Amino acid sequence: MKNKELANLFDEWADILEFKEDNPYHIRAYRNAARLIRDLSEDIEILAREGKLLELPGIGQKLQAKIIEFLKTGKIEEFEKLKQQVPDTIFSLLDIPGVGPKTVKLLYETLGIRSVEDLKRAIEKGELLKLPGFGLKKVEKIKKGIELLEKNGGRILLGVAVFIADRIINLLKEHSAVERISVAGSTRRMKETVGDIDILATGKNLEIIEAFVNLPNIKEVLWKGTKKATVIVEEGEQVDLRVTEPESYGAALQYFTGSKAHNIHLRTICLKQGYKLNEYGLFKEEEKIAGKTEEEIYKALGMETPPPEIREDTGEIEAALEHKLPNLIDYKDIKGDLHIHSNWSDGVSTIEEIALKALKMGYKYIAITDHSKSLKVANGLSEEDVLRRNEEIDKLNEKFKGKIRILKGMEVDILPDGSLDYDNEILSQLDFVVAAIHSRFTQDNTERIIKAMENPYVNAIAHPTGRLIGQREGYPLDIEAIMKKAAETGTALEVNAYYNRLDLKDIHCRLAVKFGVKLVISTDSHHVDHMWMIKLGVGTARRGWVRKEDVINTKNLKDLQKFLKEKRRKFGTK
DNA sequence: GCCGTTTTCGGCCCGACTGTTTTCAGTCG
Repeated sequence: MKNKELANLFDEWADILEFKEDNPYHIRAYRNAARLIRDLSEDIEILAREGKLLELPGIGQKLQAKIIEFLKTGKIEEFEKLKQQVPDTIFSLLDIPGVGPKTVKLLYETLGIRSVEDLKRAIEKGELLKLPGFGLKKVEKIKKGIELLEKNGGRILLGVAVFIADRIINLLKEHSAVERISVAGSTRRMKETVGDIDILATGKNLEIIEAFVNLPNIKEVLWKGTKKATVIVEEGEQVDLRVTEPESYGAALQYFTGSKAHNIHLRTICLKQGYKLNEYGLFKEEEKIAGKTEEEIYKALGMETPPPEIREDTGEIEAALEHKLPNLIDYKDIKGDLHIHSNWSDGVSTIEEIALKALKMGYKYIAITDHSKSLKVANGLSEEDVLRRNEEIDKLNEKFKGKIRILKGMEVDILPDGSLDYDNEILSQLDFVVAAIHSRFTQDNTERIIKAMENPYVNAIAHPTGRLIGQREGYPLDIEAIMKKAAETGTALEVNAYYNRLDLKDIHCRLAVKFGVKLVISTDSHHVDHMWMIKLGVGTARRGWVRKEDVINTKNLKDLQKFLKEKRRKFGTK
């Protein structure tokens, strides 16, 4: 799948055009194409082969030709030439918050700055201050921007952002000055990484801001005004709080939730209908039509309200206009977590502690899925261990009877040849088997996973692509072949909700729905304190337009067991 | 470079904030 590579190329193309001060609408066309291709759930190569490129919104004759050239030759001649006109390290400067293309151009042409390192040296020498439009504050801002960039590459993992946002909101919610408060931005959309954390509130402005900057866990206050404050929390991440008038709260929430692409598209709809939309409300002429809630605004436009997680301009606006939005899986629909490690393998918590936590979360069942014997580093269980552990589960099930059901599960390694780490005799004594790859991350693992899915006892594939966000690309995989096999064999694919995995990711979830594949959303918890992450998995699934009926752990226990047995029956085993 | 219920040419979302200016440019979301 070359989607990502091509998307990056078009983004770089846009960067270069921006630097050259080319026509801004050309630049936008490349940016749009990059975003479109990056968010595509289908393989661009397949779309090209089927002649469907022109059907993509924003792809015309010229971009089509460029895409085809890239897919054929691995490069685009015009782009190669363009690249030579600009020093290639220069675009790393654009990643610095507060530095845009105009600044990059100025820095390069006056001081010959080509990289972040160059810029740091120039700041040290005080050279920036001599430039037109540069003062002490601006230089200081750029300096801070560089620090921020070097700390985290500019992106925060969703799990970290949600954790921080929840902590802040839960504290502020209790404050008497706060009327309403919500997370906004890409955190609300549950994007797998976010730039900074945005929180929106309404109530008594000054009191809210004062309460915010004085919260515990705040390391530094960067900015404090009457409508907005920016802080750095102890984790080192930046959090923005905005306070708005109650009559504009919905409009502001809509506006600051984005995505940018969704908002741009939405405003063109507004224009067509004779409205104007901004963060204060929806207006006809000068008259305000809506703004208190998001629903009010979308309703006035004749639309359903798209859930935040799908506001990416990938079809949700059209669907909302036609009142055909899918009924997405809800955070409350999950009835159990089917991938949890206990202290029998490499987990920290006991099975009983896990069951108690699950009860507290309102679950009806859980599966304890310890590692299998080959995974020695994770204290994988021998066959005898499995049986002894199962006895403990039996006892606990007696104890928790009528409250929660503990399923005997295992996360079984898929060996290099695609066979499983236990024979079927052991597997048949388990209620839930999730198979996983933990070795050979560089080879193409399609065949290995397909072979595992052909085993009648394998109910699900854990973290199917093997990626770790920001650390490791997934192994090469023919994802569509995996989807087809999963649908055919009745094997679920996992949406692993652990915060640095989110695997399957959003666009793969959407593909799974298309292929009729069943999903299972699980946390891969190694401690009871990880189990909250289920909401990251549900958010990821929602981003992939997943409905309740697509996910097996929304079923009640009986129906889940029926589903699990169905595969064994299909293959003629007990 | 794309696109079409006003258009195959001439549009293309919108406003705030900051820092540096004294009327505005650049960046951001």
